[in-house]
Amino acid sequence: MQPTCNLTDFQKAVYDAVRKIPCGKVSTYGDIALEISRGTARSVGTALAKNPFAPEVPCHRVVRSNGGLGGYFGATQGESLARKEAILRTEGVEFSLAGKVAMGSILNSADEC
DNA sequence: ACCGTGACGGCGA
DNA sequence: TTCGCCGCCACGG
Repeated sequence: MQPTCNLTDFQKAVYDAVRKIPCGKVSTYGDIALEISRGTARSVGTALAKNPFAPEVPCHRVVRSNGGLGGYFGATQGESLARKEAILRTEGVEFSLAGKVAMGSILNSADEC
């Protein structure tokens, strides 16, 4: 019978992991993959790209391992990315350069939003 | 069942 | 430091 919506266990695992990300902190695609022990950054990115729970899952708290913003709403660049950066700043995440998240903000800021 | 694509990551030049 | 290439896993057609 219909086990989950139209999502696979992998997808749910990714969304669940992202949803666990505390406010004021960010995680990386590779870290999510390791967290769920399923797939790699590629698969995680593909999964989030289809994220049906945009506002439910803080996908904007997920950035690249090199500190890049990554993507937002299926876009790797554009206004969406600027929005992502703005949201992260609002969350309390520190930015080093334009489009670059401070490494200290990656699961280590311990801010309470 | 097979191939191509994709919000990535790490290494080499 | 910046640019480019290959490898990785999961999903849709």
